[in-house]
Amino acid sequence: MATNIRDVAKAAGVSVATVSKVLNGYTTVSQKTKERVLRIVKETRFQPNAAARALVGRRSMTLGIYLTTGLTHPFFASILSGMELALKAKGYDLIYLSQLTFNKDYSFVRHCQSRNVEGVVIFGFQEDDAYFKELLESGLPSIFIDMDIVGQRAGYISSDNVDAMCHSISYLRELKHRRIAFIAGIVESYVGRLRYDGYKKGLEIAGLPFREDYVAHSIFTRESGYSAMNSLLELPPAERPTAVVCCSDMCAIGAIDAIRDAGLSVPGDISVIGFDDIELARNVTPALTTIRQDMIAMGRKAVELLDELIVDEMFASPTAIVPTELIVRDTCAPAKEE
Amino acid sequence: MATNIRDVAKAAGVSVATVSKVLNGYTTVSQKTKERVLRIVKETRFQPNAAARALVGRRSMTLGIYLTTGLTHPFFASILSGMELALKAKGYDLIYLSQLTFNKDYSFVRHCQSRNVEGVVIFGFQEDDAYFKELLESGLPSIFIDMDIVGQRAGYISSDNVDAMCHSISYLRELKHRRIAFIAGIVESYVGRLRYDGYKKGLEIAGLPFREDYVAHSIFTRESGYSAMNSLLELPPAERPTAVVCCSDMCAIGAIDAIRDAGLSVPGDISVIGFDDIELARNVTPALTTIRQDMIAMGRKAVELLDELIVDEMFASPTAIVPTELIVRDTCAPAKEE
DNA sequence: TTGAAAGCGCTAACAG
DNA sequence: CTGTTAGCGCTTTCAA
Repeated sequence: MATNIRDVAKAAGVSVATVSKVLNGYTTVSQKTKERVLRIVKETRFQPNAAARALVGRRSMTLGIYLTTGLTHPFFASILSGMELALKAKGYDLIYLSQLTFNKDYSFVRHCQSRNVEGVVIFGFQEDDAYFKELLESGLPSIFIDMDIVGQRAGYISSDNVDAMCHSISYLRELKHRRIAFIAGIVESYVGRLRYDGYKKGLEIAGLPFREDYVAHSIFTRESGYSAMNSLLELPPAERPTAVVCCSDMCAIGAIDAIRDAGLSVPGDISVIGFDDIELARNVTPALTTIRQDMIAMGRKAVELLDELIVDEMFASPTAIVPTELIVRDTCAPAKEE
Repeated sequence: MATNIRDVAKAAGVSVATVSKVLNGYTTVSQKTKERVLRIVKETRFQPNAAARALVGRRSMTLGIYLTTGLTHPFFASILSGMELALKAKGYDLIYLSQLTFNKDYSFVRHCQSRNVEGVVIFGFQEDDAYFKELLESGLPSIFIDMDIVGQRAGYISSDNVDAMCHSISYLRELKHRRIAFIAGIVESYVGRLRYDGYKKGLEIAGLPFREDYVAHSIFTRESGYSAMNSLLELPPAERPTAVVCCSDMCAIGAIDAIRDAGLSVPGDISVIGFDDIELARNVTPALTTIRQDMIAMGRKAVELLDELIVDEMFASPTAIVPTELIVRDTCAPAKEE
């Protein structure tokens, strides 16, 4: 491997400028020299030094990913898989911006500037507004996933949460359910709010009345789903919901625990629908009917939008809404006759 | 934010060399100038350009992670969490080396050279020897996780697989089990082989005979665990194992499916122990008794060893074996009287 | 169509 | 103890 562009130039009998031009696709090089240079490059397996390229002021071809949720979020791997595809297509490298590294004095925004990171994708709950304010003001191109933050150089991507909820409810409606409850997530969060909105809209479309006492609150977790379901089960039997849609799979699994502990069965007595389609959903018994979010598409799209933002100064505030899919498994059954 | 070291030098009324010395902790700077420079650095929130630093030939402070397993491996997040800790402590950044990006003509080794990556951690099954050969020859410091590859500038980390198996068996022995079967993983793989060895050693320590017909083979997956267990269940009832240790949690879950489908119960009729302690293990019913691998420790240790390898030219072929822990949940019960 | 040379921001000799 | 200066490897005017 040639150590640098000078070695290649020497071997090809041209100047470094010419080699550089060939490498960067300039058309002001004769076909003959171009071929000669390319041959040497191939032979010597020369690869330009990325630091030098970045230094000289052009592209660093580096994107960052920053998680506010911690690494254990079940979607991290899928998002990354999706990003991988677009990263490869566009020729970017990905640097992991660890939450641990940053604080008030040294934000990830500054780190990105120092490392010449060209753009970042942010995923998670909105937890530290100070960072985001700085980020938006910095002009560093950024794409948020599941947070509706926009700015001159920032946009976001999210699943179609409202449509997904409508879909769940219309499916239950087809199964003749009329008493459909909802276990909401943190309503202050972006997805929590949208899923709640979607529940109401879904009921409306299905021609079902909205009942305050059919909404229980959770924080997306299994335990909170369990308690939420228990509060729903306190309704008089005749009023009891025959189906429950949940803000998350973990929450749905907790709800199923509660239903069972109350001596009822899923889906015999109560049908349950989750949200997310995490790995656990297809591995529990009965396998969970749920909404699948296309995190691969979201990751890919995030990088694509980021690239546009970076390449095109005029491209502002992009957003994308990714469709979801209802995955029918074993936790829903037709409602018993009323 | 000062754009470069010259601005800082100007503001502090010193030369760029002095600023550089302060920034790099040289002691040949008077206390007074040092303080002045530091004050300006703080005020202007100056951060040295990483590309320039890398270019000038010293450290790039970048490590890479390369997975041969794909992103969906359940340990990826934990390994990364562990790495995060050490990354922060040592001041490295992490770049994700996507399998997709590389091929015969352009290996991740070359990419690392071009990006000035100082070292890599490799995780997964040994699948592409060509890469590893090139890697070893390149002299790029590398640490493998769960693959016993060593070289002048390469070492590895793994759980204490043998000890873990001994632990499982001794636990079952305490529960009075004498007919303990094993569902092996891919025996050609590093962990597959070691766990098999551990099973034999565990039996020996427990004073139990090794029986060929108590070993079934799988490929670590749920489906293969299911078939493996079925073959074990074909033994005549009096000979049937009362306990099964498995090469992985997924495999154990498959085995439990098979036991149930045969009309038997876990742990009533047959006790089951997994390996890994993936998230699913505590979420299935009954919750799985299993061996927990400390992937956080492995990730952290990987970066620490890598750092030593990078910093100390003489530090060769490091290895580390990380202890495991038996997590007792609900899939083991005392053996029925014989 | 090609090459010489300046310079990106930094570090490390070396001189003072 | 401090400053001058020569590069690191590359891209990009600009001149030939």
